[in-house]
Amino acid sequence: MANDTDRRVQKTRQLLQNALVELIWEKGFEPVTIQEILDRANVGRSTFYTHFESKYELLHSCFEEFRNLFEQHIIKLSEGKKHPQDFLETDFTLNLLRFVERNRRLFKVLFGKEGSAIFNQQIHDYVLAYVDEALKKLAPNKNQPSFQLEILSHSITSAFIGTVKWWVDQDMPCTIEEVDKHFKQFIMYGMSKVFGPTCLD
Amino acid sequence: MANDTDRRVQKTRQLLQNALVELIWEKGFEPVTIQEILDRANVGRSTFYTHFESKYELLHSCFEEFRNLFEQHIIKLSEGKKHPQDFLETDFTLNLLRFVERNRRLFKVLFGKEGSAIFNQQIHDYVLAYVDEALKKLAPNKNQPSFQLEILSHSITSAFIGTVKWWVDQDMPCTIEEVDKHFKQFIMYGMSKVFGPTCLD
DNA sequence: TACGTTATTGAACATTCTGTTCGGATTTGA
DNA sequence: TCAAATCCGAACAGAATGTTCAATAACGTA
Repeated sequence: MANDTDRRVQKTRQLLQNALVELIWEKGFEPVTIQEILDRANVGRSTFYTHFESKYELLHSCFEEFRNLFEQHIIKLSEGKKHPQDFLETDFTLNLLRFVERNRRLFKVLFGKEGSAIFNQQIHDYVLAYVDEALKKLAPNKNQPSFQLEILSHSITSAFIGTVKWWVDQDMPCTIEEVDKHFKQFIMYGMSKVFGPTCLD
Repeated sequence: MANDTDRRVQKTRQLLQNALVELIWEKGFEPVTIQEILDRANVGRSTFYTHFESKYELLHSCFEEFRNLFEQHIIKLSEGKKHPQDFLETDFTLNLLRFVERNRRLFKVLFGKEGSAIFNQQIHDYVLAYVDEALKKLAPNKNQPSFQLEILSHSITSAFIGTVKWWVDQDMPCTIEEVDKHFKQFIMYGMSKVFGPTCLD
């Protein structure tokens, strides 16, 4: 009863998460069976069900873990810059790319065709939230119809994730900086159409 | 033995496909059970397994059906225009949007978070193939690094699908023409960077 | 209409995975 | 060393999968 949650509990959860990640790497998410996770992690059946309701919940807990890692990563990289201002000025894309590069194995699995739709949804929501916020700061004027802005944010988000997927899937055929540069080139015009030419270089 | 495949066979396959689509609509793909499909379609267990190996194969057969429908749709809409020349000149995006509008129910299900990753992959590949071909026609010059072109095609493809997803998910908050117009605006600059300013209006 | 071919049916079965329960073993901190 | 929390794993019921096979139904043809 030392900590909020016992260290033992944390360790067990870790074992299960790691086992799941390994198994997803080997055969994709859906085919993975709870029994396999148990065997791999050396964790008892009933223990699993005290912590998680299903393998889906276990997967979600991995995302949590992952999101925390990413945010720590971001904090570490951008310490000093307290208030990142918009999508283009900050290193959001670069940082995400660096994070993906570090965890390339996992991303390759989760992004791939055997990967889970849940993961894609999570990543999409996460990036979209960021893009949305960045665009809102850039667009105080409300001349455009609201859906124009929505099309823009969804296009940018999807284009970015699509690019990252391609990059991971092709085993990173170019540098992070090149991906970043070409992607930003690509989205510039769309932004200038909405925000005026001031955001073009 | 009248036709290549018996009419009975076709009918049975149809029944199963329709049942699956209904069930996906009601609860998403993964939770659907083969027994449910059987009950819904009034088809015997062994009959199912003579036609399909699993529910995944049945799903794939639906895509086939779907692809054919779409291609007939395209042909019908663009008859007369024999050789569509590039992504912007043809009505590819408009036609796809019209097709999605007609089949909005199904698309909403298959695109959604309960939708199948397989479907997303299929659509992505299909659109990517089109975009790739269109871009190659536009880019006979090889000055750019090849990955620049790849980033462009993947960005355009993902952005388009992302936009369509948003549009379907929001129950089509604007017209097809508006989606088309704003999306094309968005991708213009990226294309001009690669192909020169000639493709800007 | 009757016949032979082909497709479908559904019951029965072995197998696998799921999710729950519970008594006993193990770890932890005090 | 003790008590509380945690974990273990066997045992179980239930559900879904995938196969087999003998009986039935549908179809085209003569």
